[in-house]
This record gives sequence, C-alpha cells and structure tokens, in this order.
Amino acid sequence: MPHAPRSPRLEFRDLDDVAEALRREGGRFSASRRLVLETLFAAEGPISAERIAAESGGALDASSVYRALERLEELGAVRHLHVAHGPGLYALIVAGEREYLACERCDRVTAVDAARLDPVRRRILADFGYEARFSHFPIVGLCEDCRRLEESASG
Amino acid sequence: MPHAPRSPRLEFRDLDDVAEALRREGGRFSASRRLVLETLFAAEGPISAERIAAESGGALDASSVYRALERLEELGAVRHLHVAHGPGLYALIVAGEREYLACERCDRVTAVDAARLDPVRRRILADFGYEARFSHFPIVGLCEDCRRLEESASG
DNA sequence: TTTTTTGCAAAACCTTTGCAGTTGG
DNA sequence: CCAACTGCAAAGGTTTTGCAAAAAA
Repeated sequence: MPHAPRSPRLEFRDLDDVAEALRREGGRFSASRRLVLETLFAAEGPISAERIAAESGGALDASSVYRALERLEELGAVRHLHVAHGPGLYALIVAGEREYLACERCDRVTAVDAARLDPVRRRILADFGYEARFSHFPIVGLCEDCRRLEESASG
Repeated sequence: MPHAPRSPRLEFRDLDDVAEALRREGGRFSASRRLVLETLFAAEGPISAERIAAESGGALDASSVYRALERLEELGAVRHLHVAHGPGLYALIVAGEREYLACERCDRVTAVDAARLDPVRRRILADFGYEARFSHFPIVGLCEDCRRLEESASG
C-alpha cells in the first residue's frame, strides 16, 4: 500500500526545501539522500531504485536507495508506482496529484494531472462502484504509437 | 506480456474439452494438469499458483503448476492477471472476454464482461490516445464497501 | 519407445531486514 | 555525543530454469 505522507503539504521546489523538511522531522540530509534526490530531480520520468543506485556510480547501495526513497515517501516528496512486471518506479511529487498510463508494449509511462482522469473515474464509480486510483497502479494498455503499429501490421 | 493463444478459439466447457485440445497440439493430459484444471473449474475467482499447489495437498509442486498454467495459457484456456503486490492470479477463460477491478484495501477482485468497460475505454482513448486493457492489469482502487468505510470513518 | 512432463533443487529478480560501523547535527 | 543512517550480506516472496527420473501416448 502507498505510504501516506505524515501531513498534507505543498510540493518541494528544490533540494534545500526537502532538506529542511527532513531536518524538521528529526531526519538527516545525508550525502546519500542528496544524491538520490538529485537523480530524481534530473530524471525525465519515474525511475527505478536500481537505476538510481547505478546512476551514482557505485556510491549508493540499492538497499540504501530503497530506504532513502521510503523516507522521502513518508515526507511526501516522492511517490512510486508499479508498471507491469518491472521494478517499482519512483518520482518526485512536483506539481499536484499525478496519475499514470503505461504502455504494455513499449513501457512508456505517461503522467497526467489527476483531474484529467476524473471523467474516467466518474464513469467507473457510476458503473462499478469502484473509486479508481491510477497513481500507484497505472492504466495499462497500448499507447498511441504502439496502437498504430498494431493496426497497420495486423488489422 | 500476456501470452496470446496460438489460435483464436471458443471457450472450453469442461475437462475433456481441454484434454482434447491439449492432445491435438501434441501435449498430454497428465494427472497434474487435470488437477490444476479441476481446481480452476472449482474456484470462485482468480487464484494463485501457490494456492493451486496447496489445494492439491502436496501432490503438485509449485513449479509444475506454473508450467501447467503456462501451457494452458498458450492453449487459450487460462489467463492470469496481476493484482497489487501479490502473486499472479489465474483463471479459466469461461465465457468471453473478462476484465477486472481490484480493491487495494481488501484485495477483492471483481470480474466484468469486457464490453461493460467500453465506455471507460473510449473515454481514455479519446483523451489520452491509449487503448486500455484491464484483463492483465486491473483497474485498482477502492471497492464500494471499502469506500463507504473510508467515508464514514474519516471523511 | 519416444517425447513430454514432473519433482527437486537451485537460481533469478526485486525488495526488505539485521547488524555493526559511520555520519550528521 | 547520540540518534539516524549506511553498506554489506543474508533472507523474503514469487517465478523460472536445469536436469534426471517418471509418465503419457
């Protein structure tokens, strides 16, 4: 289950912002955490813990990355989602609620503002009684490109 | 990625139906496969390989169950889906295309005819260009019961 | 008898955990 | 200095794989 941040908060703008929040809660802004955060700030989209460790050139052990990410998730600075069979993918919470769509052919992950999925959510709620959340487990299917390829290839 | 059945086919009605198809393709209707199938026919909903093995009272090794399920999936008699962090869940393909919704609080899995999700699918296609499939990775959220509990508790 | 299938053990993959040593404040 | 954090190694849960023995056709 996704970790809920301890208290609702606005997004973090930069490293210092996170550092401060970390210290305010009795945590430490260690070199490791700085590295993890820098990698996340630099990333294009959600990335795996393994990749963060690799990006550090051996400076970080995977277990430390997982622990750092866990802490940052509690802080409300990071979230993770699960795509298909691969490892979990982590991302900074940059601007408001995000939800995701993932292509099961090319592994592309598309992030969208949660509000844009409200019509979908309403339909699901009305028809099935479920309140859908696509932030931790994305909508899975074929992205536009892969769908076109499929169509032109086989039907 | 989901295994596509070798050839499009109608559903299987009973064990003999599957047995015949299995033999037609040079396979064997072994005692193990019979057991796996009986368990699936008896199951209420999608179940894990581990559970199938357990249900056999030690007659089946988990690895054999996985191999049997893989074969049955190629045949088009079985499919599997992934729910949250748990093990994969396997189900007979009984009557037409099925897609799923899963509750992330109580782990309930709701199966519905794929056609009932077409409005949702259309909306997603129109808004995001994705052709969504909920057969292998379900819609995740709060089921009706859990949503009510949530509402009466904290909101 | 021939080919497929099985059980067992081992490995792979992602993630968590225990512990002793290190570091941040 | 002391609590928080880290690396390492080991273990956890799920699934896959190699191989020799067993079973189906």
